[in-house]
Amino acid sequence: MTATPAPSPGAAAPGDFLRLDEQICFSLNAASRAFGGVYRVLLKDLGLTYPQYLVMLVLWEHGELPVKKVGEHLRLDSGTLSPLLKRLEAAGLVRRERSARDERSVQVGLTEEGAALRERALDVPRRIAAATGADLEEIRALRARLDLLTEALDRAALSGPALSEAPGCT
Amino acid sequence: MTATPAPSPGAAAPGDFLRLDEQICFSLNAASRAFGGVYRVLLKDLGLTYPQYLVMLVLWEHGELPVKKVGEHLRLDSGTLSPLLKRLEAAGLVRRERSARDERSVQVGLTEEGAALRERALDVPRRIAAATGADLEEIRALRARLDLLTEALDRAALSGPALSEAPGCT
DNA sequence: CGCAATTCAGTTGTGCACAACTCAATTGCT
DNA sequence: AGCAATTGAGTTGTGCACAACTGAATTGCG
Repeated sequence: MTATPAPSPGAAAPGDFLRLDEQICFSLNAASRAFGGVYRVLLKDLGLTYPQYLVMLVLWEHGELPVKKVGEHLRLDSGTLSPLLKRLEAAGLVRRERSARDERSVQVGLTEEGAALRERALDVPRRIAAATGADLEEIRALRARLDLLTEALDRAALSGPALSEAPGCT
Repeated sequence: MTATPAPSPGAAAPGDFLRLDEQICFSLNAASRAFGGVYRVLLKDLGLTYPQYLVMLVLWEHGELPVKKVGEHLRLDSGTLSPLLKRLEAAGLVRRERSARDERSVQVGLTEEGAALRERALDVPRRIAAATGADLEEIRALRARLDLLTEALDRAALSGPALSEAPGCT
């Protein structure tokens, strides 16, 4: 008995909790990575990674934006965006320049090439939808649930020093 | 007019597709990262990251396993697991040794300390469930949907050279 | 005005995900 | 037995996520 693999078959309840735990978080993670795989294939032609594609979506929709705003749309901070944007700039898809009005801020905009890339991305969503095998209504419902979940988790993380403390916060 | 931010307000349909695209994949991604944030807080005490926690869950449940099997449970390959397991070994939580039966295979097992850590992880699931603010039934339903989605995406990725080609594959 | 607090982008360091590869052990086929 | 194909773990290189930090610009308050 070097490391007691099965602690005790009688202790069903706590064991079940640790299995149940895999429920959402793991399924979510797996689904997210499965999407990543499909996007990787589809976006290879465009020379984009999935996070880069998200940035391009934001820019196609909103035009020129400060880095801060891009981050708000995507829930990403400058630690992630700065190098990512630098790569997009190196690829010739985006342009970055310090705002004249506020020298702290950097405006991110599309180059001609970046704007043109939109045309080639137009049928990505349809192909993704096809890969999911789900109809639009189901997708909508799932998305609504996930957004609620994210909101709840963010709230818990903020008021959440209590999270790592006593569970008695009714 | 350096890069035409808003292509044309009249072109509603294609624009909507590119926005709709954000639907699941982005929500999924955001939810996954939101979970990550909550887990990060909860697991800090245990000295584990979330992926490390997943590995420990597998080992707590199944005892000693070859690296391959751990990867199958978690959908991770050796490129991810090898360094992760090395860190868990350095932390004194797991043990790795070449199988005598098959010298290619490496058995991963718990140390005393790793097995003992289970006790301290027992209330992580409850705290996570509390942070989601969802009841168990809702969680179950969501998980089922996500697993179906993952399955569909994996299938698409496999038969999916067609994915990046003509959409006429009925 | 003058200075402390805040804001914004960027850097550094750690860890994960994944593709592409190496290398040894094993299996299967003849 | 002999050898090609496969399998399993590991390494390398790229890119993302995030914490912690730096440094410059701006804001706000007395």
